[in-house]
Amino acid sequence: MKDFIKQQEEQLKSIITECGYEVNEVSLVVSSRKDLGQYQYNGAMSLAKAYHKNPNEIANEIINKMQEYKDYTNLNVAGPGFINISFTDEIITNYFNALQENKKVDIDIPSKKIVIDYGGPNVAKTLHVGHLRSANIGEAIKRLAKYMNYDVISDVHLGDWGRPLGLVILELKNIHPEWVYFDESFKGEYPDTCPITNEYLEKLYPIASNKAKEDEEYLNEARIITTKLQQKEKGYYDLWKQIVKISTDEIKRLYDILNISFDLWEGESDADQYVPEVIEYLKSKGLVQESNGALIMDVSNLEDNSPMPPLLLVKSNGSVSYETTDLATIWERMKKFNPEEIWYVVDNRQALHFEQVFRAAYKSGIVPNNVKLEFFGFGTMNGKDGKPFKTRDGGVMTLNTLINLVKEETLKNLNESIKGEEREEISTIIGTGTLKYADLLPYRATDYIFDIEKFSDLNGKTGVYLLYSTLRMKSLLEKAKANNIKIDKISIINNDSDRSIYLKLLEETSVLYKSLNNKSLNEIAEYLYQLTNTYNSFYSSTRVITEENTDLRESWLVLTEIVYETNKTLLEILGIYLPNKI
RNA sequence: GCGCUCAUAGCUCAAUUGGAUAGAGCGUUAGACUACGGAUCUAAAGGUUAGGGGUUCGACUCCCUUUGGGCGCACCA
Repeated sequence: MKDFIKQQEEQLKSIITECGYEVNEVSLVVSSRKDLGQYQYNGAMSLAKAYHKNPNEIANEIINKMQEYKDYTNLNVAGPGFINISFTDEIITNYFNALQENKKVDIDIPSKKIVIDYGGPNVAKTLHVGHLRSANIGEAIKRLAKYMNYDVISDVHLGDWGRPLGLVILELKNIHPEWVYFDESFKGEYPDTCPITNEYLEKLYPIASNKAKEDEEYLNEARIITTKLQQKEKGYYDLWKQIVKISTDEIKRLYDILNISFDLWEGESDADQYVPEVIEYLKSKGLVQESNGALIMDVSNLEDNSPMPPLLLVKSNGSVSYETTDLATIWERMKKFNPEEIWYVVDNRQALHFEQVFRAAYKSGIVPNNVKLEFFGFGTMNGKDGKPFKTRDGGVMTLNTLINLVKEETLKNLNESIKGEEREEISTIIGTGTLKYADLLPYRATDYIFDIEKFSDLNGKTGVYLLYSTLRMKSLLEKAKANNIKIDKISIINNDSDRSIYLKLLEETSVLYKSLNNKSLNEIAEYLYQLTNTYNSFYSSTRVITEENTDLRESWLVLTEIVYETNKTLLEILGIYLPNKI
C-alpha cells in the first residue's frame, strides 16, 4: 500500500492546485517545532516568490482549503509562512491497521540494474580493519537497494592479480626452490592441493614486502614474477590458483561471521582476459600514447583547474596497472550485465584513481553517457589518537583480532545463564552487531574514532542496546500470545507516549529513501535508535499485559508488534543479526 | 607546490541538502522504579557552528578569505 506521508503529500498537492498554484512536488517534513505541529510544509515561501504574493496569505489560503478535510487537527500558519499540520488519531490508526494487513509499503521508484563493487580484499594478505568499512557499508547499501526493489549484483572484486602475489610466490620460490611449480622442465600434473596453509601464507607477505623495500634486486625479481604470472606462465599460474583458493576460503569465513555475502567472487584476474581487447580498443580510438616506456592515456579536461595525471595502462616493464584492470572490469561488466549503474564502495583515498578510470571509460565510449559510474567513498576508522586504528604494540590490526576484541567486551556483560557453545555463538552475534552498528552510525565519508568501551556500552546509542530492546519487545509479544491475548487491531491512541511512536513509525519510508539517495546508512542507524528509544520510553511508563482496558491493551500490543517488525527489517537491511537471546 | 576534504557542547557524532529555538549518545549533576527482560526510564546544565567578510526574507549548509588538521598527486594495489 501507499506510504502515509506520500498519500498526504499527494492530497496536499491537489489542495494547492485547487487554490490556483502550480507545484511540481509537495514535500511534508517532520516539524522542527513540535509544539506547533507534527509536520510542516515550507512551500508557501517559494510559491510567494513565484507568484509575487505574500507567503502568509498563500499559506492561509492553503489551510483554509485543508480545513474541508477531516484528516487534520491543529492547522496553523507561523513565521513567514510555515504551515503546521497535525493528523487526527483516527487517520493514523486506520493507516496502521491497513498496513498490518498489507505488510509492506509500496516502493514507488523505478527499479534499476546495478552492479555494486565492495569488499576488495587482497589475496595472500590478511584482512585488516581497513577492510571492515568497505564490506560493512557496501553490504548494507546492497541490502537497502535490494529492499527498494533494485536489481543488484554484488561483486567482491578480489585483489588477486598484482605485485603482492608476485612477492609471495618469489618468497616461496626462495624457500622451496625444489617445488615442481618452479621446475621449468616439469611436464606432469601439478598437485591439486595447496602446499602451504593460509596461516603460513599470511605470514609470508609482510616478510616479502619488507625485503622488497630494502632490496632492489628482490623487488625486480618480484616484478618479473608478477609479469610472468600475468602472462599465465605454467607453474607460477598453477601455484597462484592454489594460493587464491586457500586465501579465499579464509576471506569467506570472516565475511560469513560478519553476515556479508557476494553474488560474484570475481577478481582482478578475471578481468585480465579482457585487457588486450581493451587496449586494442583504446588504441583504435587513438587514445593511447607511449611515455617513458609505458602506455598511458590522457584523461585531462579543458575545465580542469589542476593538472590531471594520465592514466597508466601498461607499465614500462610490461605488467598491467590496476587502472587497466579496473577498466577491463568495467568492460566485462558492461558486456555481461549491461547495468544502468555501477557503484563503488571504496576508501576515500581512491577518489582520484576512480576519477581517472571513470573518465577513461566515458571518454573511450566503453561506458555510454547514460550509464552512471559512481564512487561512494568512505572515511577511515581511527584509534583514540586520531590515527589509523592499530594494535596495542602499533602493528596492523587484523579483522579477526578486531572481531575477537569486540566479542570479549561483549562477554563481560553477557548474561551468566547463557553457557557453553551458545555463549560463544551469541557473543559473536552481539559483538559483530555492535561493531557493525558503530561503523554505520557516522556518515559514510567521515573518519571516526573506534572506541570499544563506548561502542559496547549497554546504555547508549549502540548495537547491544538495540538488540536487547528488540528482544524485549519480542518477549513481551510472546508473553501475550502465551496468555492468549488477541493482537489484531489498533483502536485507541492513549496519549503522547504511544502517539509519538506512531509518528516516529511514519518517518520510516522517508528515511529509507533518503538513505538510498545518499548511499549512507547513518540515517537508518539513527532512526533505528530513535524508534527504539521512543518505544522504550513508552515501555517504562506503561504496564501492557496487565492493562484492564482490553482495547487499549490490544492496541499497545499491535503497536509493539509493528515496532518489533520494523526493527527486524531495519537490522536486516543493516546486515545485523538478531540473536535469540541476550 | 597543486588539488581534494574536514573543523559543530568536555568527548564521540548528527542536522531532512537554504528553513522557525543547531540535535543525539557518553560524561557531569539531580531524580524515578520489588521491574511485561533494570543491559531501564525522566530531567537539568553545557554552543559566537575555527576567525573574518559576502549572497537573501532566512546560512552549520552556498561564494571569497585567513588559520589549523587529514588525505591524494602515473610504473604499490
